[in-house]
Amino acid sequence: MSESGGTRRKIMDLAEDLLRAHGYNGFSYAHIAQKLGVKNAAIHYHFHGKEDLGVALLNRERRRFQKLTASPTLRELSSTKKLDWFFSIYHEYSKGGKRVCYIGAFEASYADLPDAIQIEIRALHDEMRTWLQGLLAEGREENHFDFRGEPAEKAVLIMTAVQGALQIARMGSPDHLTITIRQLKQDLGLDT
Amino acid sequence: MSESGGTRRKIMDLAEDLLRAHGYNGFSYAHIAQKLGVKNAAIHYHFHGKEDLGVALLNRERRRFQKLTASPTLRELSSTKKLDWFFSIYHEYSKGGKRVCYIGAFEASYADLPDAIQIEIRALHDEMRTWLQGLLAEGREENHFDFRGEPAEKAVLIMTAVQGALQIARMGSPDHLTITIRQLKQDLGLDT
DNA sequence: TTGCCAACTTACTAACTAGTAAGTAAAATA
DNA sequence: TATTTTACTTACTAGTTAGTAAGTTGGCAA
Repeated sequence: MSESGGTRRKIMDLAEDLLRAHGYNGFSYAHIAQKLGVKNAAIHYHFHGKEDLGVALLNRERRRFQKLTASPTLRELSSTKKLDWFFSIYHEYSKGGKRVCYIGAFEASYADLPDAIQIEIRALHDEMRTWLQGLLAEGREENHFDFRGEPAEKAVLIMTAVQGALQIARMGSPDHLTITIRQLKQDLGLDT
Repeated sequence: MSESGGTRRKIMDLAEDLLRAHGYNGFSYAHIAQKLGVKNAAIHYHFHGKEDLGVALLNRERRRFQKLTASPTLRELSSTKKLDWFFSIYHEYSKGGKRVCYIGAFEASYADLPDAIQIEIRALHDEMRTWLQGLLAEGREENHFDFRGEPAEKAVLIMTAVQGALQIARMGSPDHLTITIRQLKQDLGLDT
C-alpha cells in the first residue's frame, strides 16, 4: 500500500471532525470506517483503542499550537495582531459548520475519560492559557492593552469565554462568538 | 403505591444529576433504574423516551428560573446582590462535585439532539441572557456597574464565560470558576 | 523465489443502548 | 363487590458499542 502513512492521517482528520461535531461520546470507529471506506478493524490496526486515538488527536493539536506560537512569523507580530490570531482559531472552528474546540468536545463527560486523555486536555488548556497570559502581560507593558485585573486572571476569563461561546454559537446564533470576542476586545481597551 | 408522584420526581432528580455529571450521551435509563432500585421499563412508564425526559428536565429548570427571578425577595435586592445571586447558581452547580449547567451538559452533541430538546435549551439560554441583560442595564442606570460596551453584548460574554468556566473547572482546577467570576465583576467595576 | 511484513478484511464477541409487549399486584373508583 | 387504573416487573428485540482473533493480499528485501 503506497498510502501507508496516509490512512493514519486520514483517520485522524476524520476523527477530529467527528469529535468536534458530536463530542467524544458521539462518534465511533464505525463512523470513521464508513466515511473512510474501510472496515472497523482497520481503525483498530492504526489506533489500538479509542483512548489511543483521543490521545493522538490531542497531542497533535498541542504540537500544532506549540509550533505556531514558536514561529518567527507570529512572534514578530504586535500584541494586538497576536490576539487577533488567537481569536481567529476559534472563528475557524466555528465557521464551516458548528464545530467546537477540542477542550469543549471532551468536556461533557470529562470525569469518565481515561487518565491519559484527561492529562492531554489539561496540558493543551494550560499551554494555551499560559501563552495568552504572556501575551496580555506583554500587551499591557507596551500600552496596547488597557484592562482591569491581573493577566493571569484575565487569561482565565478569555479561555472560558471563547470555549463557552463556541458551544453557544451552535444553538443557531453563530454571532454569539463574534459578540463575545468583540466584548472581550472592548474590555482590553481595543476599539472594534 | 403511595409514592405515585414521588417516583417521577425521583427519576428527574437522579437524571438531572447524571446529566450534569456525564452529559446527555453519557447516561442511560439503566443508570437511573439501578440507582433508583427499579427496572428499566419503569422509567419508560414515566417518560416514554429519553427525549421526553430531557424536555421535562429543561422545562422544569426553566420554570425554576422564571419563578426565582419573579419572586419579590429577589426583585427587591440591589443590582449587585442580584448579580451575586446569579453567580451563586453556578457556584452551586460546581461545588459538591463537578457538575456543569444544563446548557453545557447538552452542548457536546447539540446537532444530534431532537428538535424539542434543542428548542428548550435555546429557550432556557435566551431567558437567562435576557434577564441578565436587564440587570446590567438597570445596574448601569443606578451607577452600580461601570462597564464598557452595551448590556446586550456584555450579557452574552457573561453567559459564555460562566458556562465555559464550569466545564474548565472540572479539569481539576475548581478555582477557574471563582477567577472567571472575580474577573467578570472587576470588568463591571465591582471590587472583590 | 522465498519468506516476511504492513495493511488490511472477515467474522466474531460481550456488553450496552433505547425501546416494546405482555403480565401482575395493589389501590382507587363505580 | 366488581372493575378499572396506576405503577410497576418480566422478558424480550434490534441496533450499536469497543474490541479481538484469524485469515488475506500485495509489495519489498534477502
